[in-house]
Amino acid sequence: MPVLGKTKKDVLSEFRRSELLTAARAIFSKKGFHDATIDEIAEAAEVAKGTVYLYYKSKKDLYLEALRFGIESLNLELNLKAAEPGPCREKLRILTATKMAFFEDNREFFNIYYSELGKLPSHPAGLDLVKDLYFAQAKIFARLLQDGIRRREIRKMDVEKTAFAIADLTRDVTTQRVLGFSTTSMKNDIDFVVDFIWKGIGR
Amino acid sequence: MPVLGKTKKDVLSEFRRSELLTAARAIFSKKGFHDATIDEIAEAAEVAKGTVYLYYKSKKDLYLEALRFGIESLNLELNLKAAEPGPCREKLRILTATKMAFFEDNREFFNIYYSELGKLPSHPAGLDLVKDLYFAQAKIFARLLQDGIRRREIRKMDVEKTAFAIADLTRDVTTQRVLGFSTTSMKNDIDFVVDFIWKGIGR
Amino acid sequence: MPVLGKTKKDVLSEFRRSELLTAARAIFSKKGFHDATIDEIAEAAEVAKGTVYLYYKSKKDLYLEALRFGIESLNLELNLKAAEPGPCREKLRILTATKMAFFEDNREFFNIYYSELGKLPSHPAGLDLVKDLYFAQAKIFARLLQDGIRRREIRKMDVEKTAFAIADLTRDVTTQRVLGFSTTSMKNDIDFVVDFIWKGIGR
Amino acid sequence: MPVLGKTKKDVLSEFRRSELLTAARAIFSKKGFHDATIDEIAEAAEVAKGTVYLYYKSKKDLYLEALRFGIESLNLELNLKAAEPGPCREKLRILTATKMAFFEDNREFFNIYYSELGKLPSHPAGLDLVKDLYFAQAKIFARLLQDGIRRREIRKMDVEKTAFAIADLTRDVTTQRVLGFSTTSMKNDIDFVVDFIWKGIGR
DNA sequence: TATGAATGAGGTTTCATTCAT
DNA sequence: TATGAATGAAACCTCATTCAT
Repeated sequence: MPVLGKTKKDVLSEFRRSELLTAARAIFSKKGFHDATIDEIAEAAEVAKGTVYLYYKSKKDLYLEALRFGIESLNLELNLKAAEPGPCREKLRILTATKMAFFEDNREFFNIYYSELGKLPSHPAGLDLVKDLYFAQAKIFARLLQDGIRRREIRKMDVEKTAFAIADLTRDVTTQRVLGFSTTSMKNDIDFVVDFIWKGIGR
Repeated sequence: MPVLGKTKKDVLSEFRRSELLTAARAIFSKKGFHDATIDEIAEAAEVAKGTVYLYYKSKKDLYLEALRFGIESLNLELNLKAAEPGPCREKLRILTATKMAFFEDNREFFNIYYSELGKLPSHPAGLDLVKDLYFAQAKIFARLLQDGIRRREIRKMDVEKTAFAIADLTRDVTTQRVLGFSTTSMKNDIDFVVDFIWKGIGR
Repeated sequence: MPVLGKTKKDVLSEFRRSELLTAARAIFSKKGFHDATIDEIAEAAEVAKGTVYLYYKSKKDLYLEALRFGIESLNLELNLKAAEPGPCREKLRILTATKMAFFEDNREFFNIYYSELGKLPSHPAGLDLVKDLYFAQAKIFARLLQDGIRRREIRKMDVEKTAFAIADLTRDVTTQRVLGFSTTSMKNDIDFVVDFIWKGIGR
Repeated sequence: MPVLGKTKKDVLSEFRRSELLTAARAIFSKKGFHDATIDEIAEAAEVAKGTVYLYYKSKKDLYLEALRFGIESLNLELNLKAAEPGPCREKLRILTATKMAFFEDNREFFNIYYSELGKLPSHPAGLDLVKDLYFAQAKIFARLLQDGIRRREIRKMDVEKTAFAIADLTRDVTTQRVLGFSTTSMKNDIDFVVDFIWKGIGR
């Protein structure tokens, strides 16, 4: 009866996990880790409280899973785009656009993501997950820069530091959008960031 | 008895408030809002738990006060430096250096500060405080940019957006320092940021 | 289809019940009633959790059944030995040896058995089962004593009280064995108990 | 203001601990460790739930403390009696009477005490407390026996094993009393036990 | 003003039991 | 009959806040 390696059970299980992840992301993003309750998440996922624990072994586990899922989705998309050929400035623009579009589509996730990054410096061991994925993302930008330098499209610089800076700049613009501060179109915002990164502010 | 507008009582009261704020900042930044306990803070401030409530009406109140106190100190310093004359690039350098030095001296505060900024987009009403102070800081940079453009040291650009971008870039480098990722001197890091802001990455 | 009064179904059913009882005894005696979980027991019996409830209507039911099964086995053995002829002291020795051997072979059961007896005084209604079986065992010893008195091998005494005392003395020695306190052979321990019962401590 | 080394606070604190211990003993003895709830105990002690945790760091802690307190009281009494001079049989009688009277006065404690001893063989590490106090009690009897042997009032025998046996025999009679099985006077029961211990059952 | 004992609401987690397949 | 996913009640413990001293 199992076809294509997936039984009906597998499908249901996957469905539940996905429902839970979605619910968790929504609640966590609205309330933060501590103020979110398992009860709420269960209700949002339309299951009983105990069911949550059939799929995730603790509240923290669920949280980290939601986080990981989001970051990995993002990094995956970025990696795909980064692999395509093209001039450096264009690829930078594409990556930035991808990241911003991702947050536009997953606005709730944006909250969790950057909130967690903000806590990174003070985090107890065990949350290396965030660190790892953050670094993974920086590496994507780092490779782009390396490439650009080799092709002499980009000036020589500290690739690592710059990569982090670029990765983070997305947050600023997105934050402004989320806060309703930036009223222009997204294209405008992207143009601004890429311009800023490329030319700096000097004359 | 009241001399110079300050009675002995006022002095003691101010002393207590300051002790509490210092203790609160230390504990909050080490553990985060939720995992910090009033007990710990009281102990660190060397008063009894009940005393805390004579000066701050709730845990959240104490937290926000500690946050405000820190941001205002920083903004005050930045405003002082920004008021001095000098070429634009030099002033940018000075402001960046000031901010980084401030976080170097108040590393604990760095954690609270950026963690709170990270949560900004999702915050419930009532935390406009953070928003306000964040904007106040951006304004400092914005004025600098405005000035530079008028004096034709800086190219034309969206002043507001750029101000936020610059304000945030400090975080990246500081984060890398705190995470032990950046091993170079602070001067080096400052040079990097200012260079990045000024010249961008293009050739 | 039913042959000899037992259908295939009956056989399977009996087999399941016995498997479950064995598993239950093992788990309950290792962890006690509360810390044992139906999940564990089901796993040990190699059936699914739901199956347990096809044979026993609740955890407590399963527990009591396991207990009853054990005590009845013991009492049955004791009754068999008690029925054989022989001098009183010799029979006392045999019964003691039988009981100790039984616990040596079912060390797990020893834990449940005496733990339950220990709780006897405070037990809520419904656990008369234990009481009944405990009394049944005392009666075996009581008959032995009665007999001994009639045959003038034993002095006159309160038969009932003595029966309980003798029944319980097995626990002491077994406990010492289980705790690794008694290092001598089992024969030695049996000799000790019988001697103690027979002669007392006086000169 | 502190007089005799005890402040008003100390007195209150001691009072609370004692109230809690009494309540705990009552509830634990009625329901056993697992089925007793902190809520009930708090209610019985007429304090709020949280208050319990000001004095005992966990449910288990409270339980063990109640247990320890009881056993130590008993052992203390036994030691006092054991120290007095007198013929061996008489002292044995006194010790037995003391123990039975103690349980008659603290019937609730009897339940906890023997229930815990019953679980001894299977207990996880950490409950050495019970073991230790149990051994301490056996030692009291062991000394008595040793003494009796030296004074030739008692026949030679394995002192250790006998001590445990004697210590446990109290349980049997008390259990019968508690179960309403023994209807005679306590003096009668004591006579029985001492007689049994001294003379055994043989002629 | 200062204290710290007392309070009790609230949340995570476990697990016996049910029930649709 | 057998399964095991789903349920939801129940309990421990924490800790912000209050209040009598």
